[in-house]
Amino acid sequence: MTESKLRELYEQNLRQMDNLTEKQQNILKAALSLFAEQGFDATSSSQIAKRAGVAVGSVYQHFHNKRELLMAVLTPLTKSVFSQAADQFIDKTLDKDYNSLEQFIRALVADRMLFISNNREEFKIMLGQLLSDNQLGPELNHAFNEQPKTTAFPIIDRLKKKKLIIDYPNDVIVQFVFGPLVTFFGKIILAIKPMPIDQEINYAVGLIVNGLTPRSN
Amino acid sequence: MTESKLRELYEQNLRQMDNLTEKQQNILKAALSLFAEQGFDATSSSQIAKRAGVAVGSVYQHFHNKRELLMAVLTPLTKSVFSQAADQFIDKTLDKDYNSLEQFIRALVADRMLFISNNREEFKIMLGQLLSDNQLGPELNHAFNEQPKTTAFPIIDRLKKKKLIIDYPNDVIVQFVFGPLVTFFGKIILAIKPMPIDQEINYAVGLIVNGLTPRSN
Amino acid sequence: MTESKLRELYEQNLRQMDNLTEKQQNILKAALSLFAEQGFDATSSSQIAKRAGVAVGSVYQHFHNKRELLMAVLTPLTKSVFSQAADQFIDKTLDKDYNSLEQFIRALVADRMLFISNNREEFKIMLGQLLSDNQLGPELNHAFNEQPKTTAFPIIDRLKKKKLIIDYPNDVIVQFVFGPLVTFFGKIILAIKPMPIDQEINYAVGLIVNGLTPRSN
Amino acid sequence: MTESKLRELYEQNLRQMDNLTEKQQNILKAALSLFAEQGFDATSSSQIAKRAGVAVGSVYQHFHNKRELLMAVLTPLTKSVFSQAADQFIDKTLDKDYNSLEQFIRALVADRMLFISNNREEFKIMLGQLLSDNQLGPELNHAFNEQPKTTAFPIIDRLKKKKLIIDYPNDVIVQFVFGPLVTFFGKIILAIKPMPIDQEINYAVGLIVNGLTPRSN
DNA sequence: AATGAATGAGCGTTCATTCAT
DNA sequence: CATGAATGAACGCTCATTCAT
Repeated sequence: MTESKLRELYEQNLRQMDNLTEKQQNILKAALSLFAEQGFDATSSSQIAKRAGVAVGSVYQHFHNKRELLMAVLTPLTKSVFSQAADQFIDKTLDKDYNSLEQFIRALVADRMLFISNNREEFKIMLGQLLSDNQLGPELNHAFNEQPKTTAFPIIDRLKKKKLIIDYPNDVIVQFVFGPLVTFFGKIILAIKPMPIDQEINYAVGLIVNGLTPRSN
Repeated sequence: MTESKLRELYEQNLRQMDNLTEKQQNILKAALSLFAEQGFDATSSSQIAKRAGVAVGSVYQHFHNKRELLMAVLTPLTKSVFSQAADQFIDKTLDKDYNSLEQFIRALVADRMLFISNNREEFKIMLGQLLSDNQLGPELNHAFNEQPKTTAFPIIDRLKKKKLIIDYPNDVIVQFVFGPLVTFFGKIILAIKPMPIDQEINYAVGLIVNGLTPRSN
Repeated sequence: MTESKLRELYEQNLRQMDNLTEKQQNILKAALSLFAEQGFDATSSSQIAKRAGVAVGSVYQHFHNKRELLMAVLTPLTKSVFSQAADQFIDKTLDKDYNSLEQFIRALVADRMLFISNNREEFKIMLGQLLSDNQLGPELNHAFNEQPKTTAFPIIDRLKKKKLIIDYPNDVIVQFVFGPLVTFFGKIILAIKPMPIDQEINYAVGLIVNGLTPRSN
Repeated sequence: MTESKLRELYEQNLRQMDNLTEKQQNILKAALSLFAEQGFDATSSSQIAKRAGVAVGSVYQHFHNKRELLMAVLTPLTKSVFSQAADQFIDKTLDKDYNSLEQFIRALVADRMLFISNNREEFKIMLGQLLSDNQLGPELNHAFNEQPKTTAFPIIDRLKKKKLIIDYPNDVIVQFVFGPLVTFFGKIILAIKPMPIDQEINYAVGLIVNGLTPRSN
């Protein structure tokens, strides 16, 4: 699946979203929960139909095959990760003139950790696809590479000028900040009961900030 | 699948390993690569047979069903993760009387990052199963919880006594150290070209150590 | 398979019978003839599909596995043998006040011999299953033991009181009457051309009646 | 399979029987019991090998395929039924100058009922084959038709001359005598516990004799 | 003679997808 | 639009049979 295809799909899906009948919405919900519970491959069309309370044929009325249904399920997520979220984030953080590293990290970590927590099912599905779909990886790769350049990098650069952040390459810093987030998600996958999310955030922020703060000597 | 079952499987597989004919070895290799490329469910028996250069029936001669084959593929990994690795690690680190935090972190990060790098295919497969097999999670969970208590926790405690490490809960510290390792694995999954592994290690160690080192004031 | 399961199956099949599409009816017919010709195990799903003129998948649309199809095929028989037949028989014979042994035997033999003749294919299938399915035997055993007690035994008792029948145990008498019926079925299995059925009945009735009639001295 | 083929097989098997190693004998025994328990189709070569305590390949050393093994198992039976038994019977009964019907019937029924009881496993297997193998029926049919003509018919004719037996066609009489025998075998198949064999014989003989004895008036 | 790994056709069954109603 | 019976390719797996050792 090329990027253009994804965008096409996304946009056609977006258009559909508005027209979606109640039955279609139910199909989407049923698919989401089943894909998350059992994986995409292990979920059959008839299972989706049953949980949605419709006939099998109805599943194929709007979503012309199972893969298209998967994309429709994933679309709001990719949208959130790569555009909406970014935009929101720029509004929230770039506009404010962050003077302290902690303010910046806390805002970012809190935002993303809640995002992960709220969209855990979609993330699980997406990760599952990532592992088996060899074309999905490079595409997200691109997004992961490009997005921070326009959002996080400028902030980091400003913090660097003020000597408020350690002088490591920007991508290394971003990657480091992502560590606790990814670990948090890992706990969800492993069904490890996380601490209350506030605590998770506090500990993560404390350690990241300490890690990124330059030593005086 | 209970833990005892897993151990049974592992031991019977180990016994088989020795008796394995060349064709059976090929089947194991073929299964490993195909599971990693496409996922377990998406890989058919006939595909495995074809890549191994054998007949379908031969796949089932020693591995009585596909799941047993999966276990045979994953066995060396689980072994390494949960026993061998732990044992080695205790030898390597506990015996030496680590005086500096960096020595400890570097030893651990280098060891585990190489381990991840060397077993990336098996890890991808295991993660894939984790997402769809609801019984695998809790089992590994247990291992993840218990193992550090006997290996890493004593070292952390000693470092705490010497004020060489920040006074956070032990499990939070362990989780934080795992962050860059998990992120590193994430890059592999996303097919993001990592830096040379030495650099990955150096940056990770630098940031983790800085994050865990107490501030004087 | 417990009796309740059989009854469940029977009732759910009965419900299906009405809903059965023409293709499904063809599947039932094809299965019946193939099971009778070749036995249950030796008949493949694809063979059934081919003879029914449908796709393999259609065989499994209503009958969820081959065994359920077998039961659907046998159901009309078990129904007739163990309920309908019994009921009819009670109506036909118990109500009439049989005064002569011959009347009773002739009614019974004629009825059952026609029944065997009309359902020879189903009987062959059932016998085949009886030989390989160790759970079917005891179940029918029960039915064979219980049914006569409520239908034939009272009549025999009355005939005994009137000294119209030999004073042997009731079950021995029933078993003796069944002899020619079973032999008749044996001829069908061996593809031995039977005589015209009227003759078969006349001879059997003559010999059975003579066998059961008490000698004066 | 033509009759000549059966005879060929039988004779070649007979020759083999003498050369049979202990392992081969075990294979024969294992096959017999398994075929009787589960049916021919449901019994796999490896199952036979396991029960016989040999390797799969050994099963095919003497018996070149499963069907040949079946024949080897069935041969002693067909032999007994159609030649040995007949010969023995002629010796036992024809030579004696039966004056009473009961003597004749008792000898015959006792002999055959014990024969059935002793060879119940082989009979079950043979019946199973009879139901699925459309070529076996006519062959046995022939044997069933021809054998009595040379053994039982002359005796019956002599009894008729002495007015000791009812004047029904010979084949009807034979068929009637077989009734209780077949019913007895039916009980074995249905796993219905029979009475002590002496009782079974006594009741059967009593009823058959009564059935075949002419009434004075 | 005995072994058991290897073979591949064939089995029962599933399921994404289509289409007449 | 919705339905669900029909389709047939594909799957996991079995097993009679072969053959190198």
